[in-house]
Amino acid sequence: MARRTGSSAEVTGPRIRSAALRLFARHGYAAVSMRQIATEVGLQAGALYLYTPDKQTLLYDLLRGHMEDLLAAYGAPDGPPEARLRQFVRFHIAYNLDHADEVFLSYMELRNLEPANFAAIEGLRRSYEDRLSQILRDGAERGEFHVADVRLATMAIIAMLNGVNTWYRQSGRLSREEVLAIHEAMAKGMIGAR
Amino acid sequence: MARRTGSSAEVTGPRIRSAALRLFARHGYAAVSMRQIATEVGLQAGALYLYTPDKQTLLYDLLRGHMEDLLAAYGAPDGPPEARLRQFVRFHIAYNLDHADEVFLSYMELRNLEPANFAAIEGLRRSYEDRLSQILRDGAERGEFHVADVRLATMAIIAMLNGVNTWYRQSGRLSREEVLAIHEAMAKGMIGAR
DNA sequence: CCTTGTATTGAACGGCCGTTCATATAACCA
DNA sequence: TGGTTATATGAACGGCCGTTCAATACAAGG
Repeated sequence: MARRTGSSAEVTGPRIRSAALRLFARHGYAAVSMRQIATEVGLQAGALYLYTPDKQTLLYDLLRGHMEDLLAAYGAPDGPPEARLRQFVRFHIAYNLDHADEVFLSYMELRNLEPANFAAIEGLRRSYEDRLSQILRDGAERGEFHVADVRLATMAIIAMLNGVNTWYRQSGRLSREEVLAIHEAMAKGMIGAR
Repeated sequence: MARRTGSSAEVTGPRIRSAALRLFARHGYAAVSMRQIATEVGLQAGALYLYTPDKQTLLYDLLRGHMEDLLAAYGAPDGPPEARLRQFVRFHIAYNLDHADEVFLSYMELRNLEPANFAAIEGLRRSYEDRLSQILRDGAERGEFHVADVRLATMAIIAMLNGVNTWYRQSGRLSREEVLAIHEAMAKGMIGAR
């Protein structure tokens, strides 16, 4: 029995990626079998190979897609450094909270990529980080920020912002806006911006 | 062939945990087989079960051992909040860099623990985090720190400090002392301590 | 030298793994 | 209506998994 009404490649492909994303994020790439993914979508394992050449590529496509979406979603705002820093902090936290599985997977499963795939994802991530570095550099040049080392401050701010995803819950004590505002202030404090 | 000269339980047990730690940290718990661990130590897989009841307990013992070592290594310094914050920042970064595999594993593989084991490790971690929270609370009460939310600031500082392990290399551009000093300043800036 | 107990082997268990492929069906096109 | 093509099945492949256990080799003690 194949090709039941309502099924088609345009629907099945995204459903497979969506199921793989959720399962990989929840249990880890190595712990999830192709059969589990297929069951989630209502297929036999063999059918997955109509949509991906292998499991490794399925993971890689998820990570690459996430990084490209992230870069596309973050435009290139202009304005004074302080306003751009504010924008970056708010965008980063909000985007991460809205794409928790993708973000989690991108940090956890990098090591499961083949070297070539790893390098490609790292390049995309570096390109995103460089946007923050440029803001810090501009602010430092104007004397508005006090940055001992641009690369280190970039990594420190991003690490702080990423931390939100490990504990924030929508039903929690703090509203999203409170979280955004406090992190904005902490990020400014880190680089001595008043 | 068994019990070759020089082998004994006192040596084999730690060697198994050491190999498991390195392999789990490098490839992930689910991706490492008991046979791989045994090979690393020069044993057959069956012999591992003289030293651990199962693979899950092996992971749990590694994580629990790490958290207990961490709590033991961090004494309970006293003094004014600013000095204790300085101590915490420096201790945390230095300890993490010196125990990179343990720290990495403790963050990555929590989800592979059974609920009861997960809860135990979370409790130990929370107990460590509370030490920083107490410093922030004391500083805020004295009016030396400006902390919008103690729990959030605790998580933010720890997230920032944890970030160091993802990029620091001994042969890198910055010395360990530079990294410590800059993070000390950033942590103070985050909570408005001058 | 012989016994005892510890440390280890090596084979076996049932089960799941990623992937391939011949086959079958449903939707579309002429 | 009939042929073509896209979509999916289900069985099979060799291989590795965590774990158990009877047999065995060795070190130590009497």
